[in-house]
Amino acid sequence: MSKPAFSAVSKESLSDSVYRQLADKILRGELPAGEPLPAERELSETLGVNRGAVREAIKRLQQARLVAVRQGGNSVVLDYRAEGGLELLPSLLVNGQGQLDTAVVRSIMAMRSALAPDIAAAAVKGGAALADELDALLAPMRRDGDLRVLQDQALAFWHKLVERGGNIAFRLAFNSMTRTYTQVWDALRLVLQAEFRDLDNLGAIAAAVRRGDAEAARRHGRLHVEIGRGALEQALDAMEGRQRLQ
Amino acid sequence: MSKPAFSAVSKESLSDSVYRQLADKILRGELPAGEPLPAERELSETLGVNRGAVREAIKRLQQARLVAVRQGGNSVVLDYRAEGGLELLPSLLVNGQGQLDTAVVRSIMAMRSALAPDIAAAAVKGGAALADELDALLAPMRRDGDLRVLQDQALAFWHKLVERGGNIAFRLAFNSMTRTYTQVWDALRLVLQAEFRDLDNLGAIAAAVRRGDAEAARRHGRLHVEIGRGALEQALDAMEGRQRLQ
DNA sequence: CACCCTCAACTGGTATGATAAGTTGACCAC
DNA sequence: GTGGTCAACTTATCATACCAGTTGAGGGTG
Repeated sequence: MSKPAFSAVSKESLSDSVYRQLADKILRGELPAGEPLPAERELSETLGVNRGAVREAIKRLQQARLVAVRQGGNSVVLDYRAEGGLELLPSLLVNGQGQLDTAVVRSIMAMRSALAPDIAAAAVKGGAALADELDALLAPMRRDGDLRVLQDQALAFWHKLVERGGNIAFRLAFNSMTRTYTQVWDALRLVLQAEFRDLDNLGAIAAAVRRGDAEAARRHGRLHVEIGRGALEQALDAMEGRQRLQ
Repeated sequence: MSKPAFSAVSKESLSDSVYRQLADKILRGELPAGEPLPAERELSETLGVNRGAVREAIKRLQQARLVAVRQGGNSVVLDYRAEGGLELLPSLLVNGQGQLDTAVVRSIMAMRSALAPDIAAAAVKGGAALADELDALLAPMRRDGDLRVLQDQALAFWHKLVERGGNIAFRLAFNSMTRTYTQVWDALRLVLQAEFRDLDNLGAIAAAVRRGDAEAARRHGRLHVEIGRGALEQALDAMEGRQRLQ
């Protein structure tokens, strides 16, 4: 997760680029709900791409429920707040200029706090086998104080919990949320460091999993993520305070 | 929601049909992760549609993270459990033959239980204005015992809570989940009737919103949805027990 | 005037066929 | 074995049709 030695070279296709541009305009409010989209032929001309590429992009906008399409009439922009699914979250976190939306950050942390306890509780069905694997993940965290390691292992810890919990809704939501905050993975490292260093609650979760104690797992799960939530809340307050002073 | 007098005639486009077929095969495990997809030209020939329709469908599969595409090589199926977002939930609830997956049902109910209390708690910021609107939604429920009315108004009640809570993550997740269980809206009516008739907790939430009492809202939110969860759990146990006897 | 019909000029939906660009695996030279 | 070559794949993009549904302006009709 942190500091990959190499990363895949990005080769964005034309339709990807068109999709990104249009989705950005919609999510930033530049194209408000109800507004008709330019015609496909017009878009393909102004963007200098083939109509097929535009159509592929619009199909994706349709799937994300950002626009409604019907033959004969222009496609129209929908209200993503009312129609969109959780998969939009990553695109909402950082707006076009790369600034992150603090309201979205708070939202994510609130959702994380709501889900984490139940994710931990659901994982107790994994029993001793899961507990062993969780302890194995904790080992390098105890040995090595490197924040990067702590952060990566903590994510792996929760990933395993949600993977073994057998709750597909939790898992899919976890995927969407993970994709959201890995965008700001580096920035989170320092802000959430108190949580990453909280090995006690993670260890307590592993122990609770081992003895099948769902309530203890839930309790320690809540305690653990609330550490990060509090820290982030403080950081955001400070950030917004500074902005107001400017 | 319930019993619309008329509903829009379905006009599925070719690419929609192709997408649905492929997504179904993947979600049902017929095309396991790692398996290469047939070539676009081959698919377009076997399905009897032009290649553009196939490409639009595959772009959507790519967006849903059901497949990975790269120029020059075949597209390959991904593990949706590890990659997919919450927007897949509706497609997972009912498998190809229209049978519903009880594990998915349980997952959804667990997620609902995890989110509902915090949704109620977040809504208290709406204050008296929101409380008035909530009471207005409860009025027809108290007047009219019709289960259909109760069900629709209860959904509207939660919709308003999540809409006013100002938490975009909650809202998008709520959208995904709503789309999931409106698929079995009629079947849920009887199973969850005890919850729909529980106006006491809904009224208590409205009252808590009015006086800004987040903890009370959270508590009554939890109590309310646990009624439905328990009822559904019983129904599923009975159903699965019957299946085992067959 | 109000109503309704017609129709041209839009819109998206589908089809065909060509070319560019990247991947794969067999083959060969060293 | 290592590395290069190349033919036969694949997806990516393009151009150009034509089909099908929507819309709004115009003109009739009562």
